[in-house]
Amino acid sequence: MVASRDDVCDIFCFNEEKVRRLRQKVQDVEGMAPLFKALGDETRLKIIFALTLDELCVCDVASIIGSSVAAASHHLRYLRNAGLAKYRRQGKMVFYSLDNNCFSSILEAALEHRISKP
Amino acid sequence: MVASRDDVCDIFCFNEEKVRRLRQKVQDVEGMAPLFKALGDETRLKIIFALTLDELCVCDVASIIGSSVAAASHHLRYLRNAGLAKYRRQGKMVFYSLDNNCFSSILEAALEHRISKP
DNA sequence: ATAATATTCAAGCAAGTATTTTAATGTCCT
DNA sequence: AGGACATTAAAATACTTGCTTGAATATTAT
Repeated sequence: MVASRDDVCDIFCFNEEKVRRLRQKVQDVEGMAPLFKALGDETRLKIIFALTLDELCVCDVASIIGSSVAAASHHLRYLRNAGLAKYRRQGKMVFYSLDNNCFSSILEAALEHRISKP
Repeated sequence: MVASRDDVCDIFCFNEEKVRRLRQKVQDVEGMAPLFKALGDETRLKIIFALTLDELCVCDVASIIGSSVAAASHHLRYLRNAGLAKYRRQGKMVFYSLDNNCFSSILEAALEHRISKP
């Protein structure tokens, strides 16, 4: 069971006004975690980044990230199930593309703040 | 062992030019996954979002996300170790704030594309 | 000192996840 | 039809992670 706000730090530990306001505000990001979780794996991050630039078949993806085809397929299905990617069949091959245009701007924002890293 | 590009799809499966170009380009996002992984958990996402708005003590955070204090501390240490948050001690309390200004713009970008969700 | 409070640490559990291997689809070509 | 090829599915393994519990640390007040 989770310790509730009434059991711990009863009196003056937290700033009541601040907490009340933020507890409300924080709901704005509810349900957004899966999107970031998709980006939170190095392999998948690369796949997504590549897909923001071009439509790709499974084999392309495997080749780009240097993984097995099965692993690439696995990740692509993950993205598909999460509603983040869509696919289109053309003959033997299946082409994937992103189903959510937010990735471009998110990655752009992240890349801009990257200057100070190394 | 990973199937290399020479073992699978030897000939015409993938688009060689495309793959070569993207394999290069994809390195731009190398090392960025931990940042998104931090955002990839609902609880931590809320904590980070709250911290973009205000400096908070551990107890505040626990109260905002409705978790135990230990869990909040756990997540805050995680962020600290990842170089994403910093802290300052004031008496008995420890105040956390973000050490990386990219979160505001990333979350802003994500929130903008949120209209089409439900 | 001692007590009280805020935070942290360490061990451990339960659930989730990335990857490999092997087998199964589905599609094109002859 | 049958073979070749691109992709997917399923099972197995190894690893990661979020959280809880209970003890430990650090600071303040008495």
